[in-house]
This record gives sequence, C-alpha cells and structure tokens, in this order.
Amino acid sequence: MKLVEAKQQFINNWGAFGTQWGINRTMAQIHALLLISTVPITQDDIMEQLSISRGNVNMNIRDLIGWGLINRVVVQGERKEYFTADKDIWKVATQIIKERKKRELDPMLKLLANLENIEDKKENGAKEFLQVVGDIKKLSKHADSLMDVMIKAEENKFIGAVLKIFK
Amino acid sequence: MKLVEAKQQFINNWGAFGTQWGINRTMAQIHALLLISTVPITQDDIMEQLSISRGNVNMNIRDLIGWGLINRVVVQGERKEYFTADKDIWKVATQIIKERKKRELDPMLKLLANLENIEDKKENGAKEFLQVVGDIKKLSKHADSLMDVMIKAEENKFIGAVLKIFK
DNA sequence: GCTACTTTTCATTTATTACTGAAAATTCAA
DNA sequence: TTGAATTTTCAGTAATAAATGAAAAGTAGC
Repeated sequence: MKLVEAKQQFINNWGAFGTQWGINRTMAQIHALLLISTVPITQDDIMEQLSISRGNVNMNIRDLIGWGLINRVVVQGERKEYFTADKDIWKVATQIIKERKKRELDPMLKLLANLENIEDKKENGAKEFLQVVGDIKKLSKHADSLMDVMIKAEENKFIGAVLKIFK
Repeated sequence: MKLVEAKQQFINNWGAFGTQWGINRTMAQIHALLLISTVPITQDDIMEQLSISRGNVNMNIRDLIGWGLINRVVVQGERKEYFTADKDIWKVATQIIKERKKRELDPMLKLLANLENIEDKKENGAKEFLQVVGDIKKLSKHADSLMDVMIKAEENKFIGAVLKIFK
C-alpha cells in the first residue's frame, strides 16, 4: 500500500469509528486529516481533501476547537486562517475524556441526585428503583476517579508501572 | 416527585444519554425499563410502556440480548416470553466494555497494523504518519489493559484500594 | 394436520441528523 | 471608508438511521 492510500484509509476509518461513538463522521475525518498533516492547513484545503462544503468545514472546525482538539495558527504574511491538531495522541485521549466528563458525567450525576428525591419511598418497587439509581451513581463516581488515574498515569511513571502489574 | 414520574424521567434520560454514545435511544430505554422493573416483562408490556411498535421492541430486544444485557426467562405456565435485565450495574458496565472492546478495538488494531505496511516509508510525511499510527496503537493497547484493570478492580479489593490511592 | 397464539422479518415510512450553498457578517489593507 | 478576501450563519435539502405494521414464520396444544 502507498502512503497516500494509507492516509485515505486512515481518514475514512477514523470517521467510521467516530460515528460508533456518537461523533459525527466529518468531524472525525477533519481531525484525522489534521492529525496526519505535517503542516497547518486551511479550510479550503480541508474542503478539497474531503470534498465537503465550506459551511460544513467551518462548523466542524468550530466544534473541534470547542473540544480542544485543534488550534488556529497564524502563518506569517497570510491572511487565511490555518489549523493544526495536537499530535500527542495521549493528550487527545485525555482531552476527549475530560470533555465528555464535563459534558455528560456531571449532568448525569445531577439527574441521579434528583431521582433520589422521590416522595413515596415506601411505594412498591421504590426500594429497587433507588437501589439502581444509587448503584449508577456509585459507578459513575468510580469511573470518574478511574479516568483521573488514567490521566495521571501518563505524567506519573510510577502509576503506569503499577497499572501494568495488574494487567 | 412521585416514583412513577421518577421512573419515567430515568427511562427518558437514559435513552438520551445512550444516543450520545452511539446507542439507539429505544434500545437504551428498553434497557432502562427492564433495569427498574422488579418482575420479568413481555414484549407487549414494553410496547405499551414505551408506546412503540412490536417490530421495534423485537429488534431491540434481540440486540440487547446480543450485548449480553438482558435475558429471556420462562414463566411457569405462560406461553409468552418474558425478559429481565441484570440488575448488577457493575456487570452491566463491564459487559458493555467487553463487547465494545470485541467489536471495535480489535478491528481498529487490525486496521492500524495494516496501515503500518506502507511501501514508500521514505516518502515525505511517511515518518509522521507512521508515528501517529504507532501512537494510536500504543494508546489502544494501553486503554485495553486499563479496562482489564477496571474489570478486575471489582473482584479484587486490593486493586480497588490501590486505585483509590491515586485518586 | 389444524388452529390459535406468538415471534420474527423486512419493505415502506417517518424522524433525525448532517450537509450545502448563498447571503450576511467580519476582517484587513490601502 | 471602501472593497476585496475570508469567515460565519442558517434556511433548505439530502443522507442516514430508526420505527412501523402487516405478512410470514415459528410453536405448541389438540
């Protein structure tokens, strides 16, 4: 396989992979394109490479910036905006984890806390319901701290080593 | 808030939460309904409770069984099939992780291994491309073992305790 | 084998999500 | 402050994903 072919495959598959995780295909593809691009590129470059419209590129770029995955960069003497992606895959992963935590875990915990405030706690089935809600709350918090460990495991060799032991 | 109201909210929010993770809303809702149901229920019960068609219930139930999240149960002297969900939330989580690993991580690693086999490794940008691909592979494997640790952390108090230290 | 009951399938319809493209807004240099 | 270059917005459209419902297939007792 040639390099250009491999790059194309990478972009396509990264996009397909994204959709399975609730990330829109184009956004994942733009991210992939920037990940394997050695130089900053413009919206026009992305339009051309992925054969998509200007509006589409623009909206997804904004989202990606919101996720903290790509950055605008200024190129000397150029009027157009250029973009790059952080190439450190570990940072990409932790960034996504952090964002999903913020966007989903916190609201989830809020909902669960709310559901625990039912009036008729003696009602038939209330006990079981509260059990499930309480368990999900516990699990969420557990997952939360595990993600923290994961994030720390990169900076801290010791933690990484300990994790390996349990593998 | 009343119990019935809380249950309804739980089902709706669980469905909405699912969509963010690439799980179809109805499937998540059926799962939620079964999670908080104290007794096994039939397809007709689900149709009624969620106001959805027979076909829809049937297809999603099959998927949920495929994910190992719900089970058919036989009720004495009843011709109809009944269903239950495993109420142990931890098992639910590990089951989902295991399945996603199987369905997504493995194909991903296969793809990456493929992409490393490019002919023109001296080509401009090949080095950077291989770097990214290699890094993703490493990260995937790392995530894989972390998930194993997570799964083990439940059965093994010691691991759980160690994880807490790093929190 | 027949019948009543239940589950499964899947072509069609509906709902949701994503994309386009042109107009509006913004930016910047002269 | 004008106007060319660039970015942003968003109503309309297209593509995708999910749901319906009726017909087919399966099941079990008689």
